[in-house]
Amino acid sequence: MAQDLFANTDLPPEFKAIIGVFALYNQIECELDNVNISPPLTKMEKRVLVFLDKPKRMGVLAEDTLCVPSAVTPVADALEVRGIVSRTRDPSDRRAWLLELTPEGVAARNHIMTEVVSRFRKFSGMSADEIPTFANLAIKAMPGAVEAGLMED
Amino acid sequence: MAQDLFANTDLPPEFKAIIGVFALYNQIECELDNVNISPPLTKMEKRVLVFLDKPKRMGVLAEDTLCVPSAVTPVADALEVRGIVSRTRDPSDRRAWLLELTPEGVAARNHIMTEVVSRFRKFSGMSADEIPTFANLAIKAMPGAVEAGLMED
DNA sequence: ATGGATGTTTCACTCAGTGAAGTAATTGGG
DNA sequence: CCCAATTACTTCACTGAGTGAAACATCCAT
Repeated sequence: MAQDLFANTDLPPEFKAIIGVFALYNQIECELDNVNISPPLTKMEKRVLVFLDKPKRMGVLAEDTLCVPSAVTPVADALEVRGIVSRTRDPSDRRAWLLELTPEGVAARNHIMTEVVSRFRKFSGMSADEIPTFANLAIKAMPGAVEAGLMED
Repeated sequence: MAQDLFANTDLPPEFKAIIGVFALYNQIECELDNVNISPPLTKMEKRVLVFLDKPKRMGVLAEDTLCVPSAVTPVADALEVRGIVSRTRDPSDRRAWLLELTPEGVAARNHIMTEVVSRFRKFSGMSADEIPTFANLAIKAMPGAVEAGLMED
């Protein structure tokens, strides 16, 4: 398949890149599926956890995770009930909610991140030198809509 | 956001890579959303088209597109009704179906591929030199489950 | 010949995600 | 100061993408 596809030297590198991204994305998703805490978190919950490296508004998490705000609401609800996040009004704007990890949340996030990061090293097939190269190229593509999250400060 | 995240020098490059893949994947999906023929194809239909560079079994397309075989059946049905693919029994195994592009399908695929490939050059932020580098690193991660598709011959 | 495996199909189901409408709070211009 | 427009989130109905289980037809090795 893949290498069958890639044996065709007419294929543009862009196509190879696209297929590679598809495959990598799927692998990351699979690994995230395999890493969990008990009771299990949904895909969405884990994804929000990954991006919650510091207290953030729900709207920002929606941008980070590339979905609409209404998708974050039930995730925040669930994580709050689970005691993984605390949810407080943003003092600088009372329309907005800040989500922040509880100590339990910190532990959960650490577990997930540690696992996924170490598994990335394994499944990516990249050497220790190649990963930063790849990473730097990948984030060049960060779309403006996500970078707009920078405007929150 | 992203750069806010990445300003944290403690973050492993693997994390940057993962976030980059998420963002790239989302961009590719958005671009695929924006590229279509009339009447529009679904995401699944377009994805199958992308991988249908030559006649293939439906099971192989399921592997290529990283989903289960039952997901390919309605896609094949729709594409066949649309006259985009022809569906014939694989002569070497009468359990299996081969999907092959019709002339109309070839045109549709060319349109989509040309558009997405050229858009990749724009949204990726990578130079012409960087794309092959990135591509070669990305496909290093091709998981064994997909490579197993090589066994079809 | 036969049991186990394979390729696809059907169908019921789940979940991730959207869009539209609503409420509350904020902002900026007159 | 006032108010219209905007923003942040919530609710809820809905859809599409995807799964798993069971079934059927075909293949393959013993």
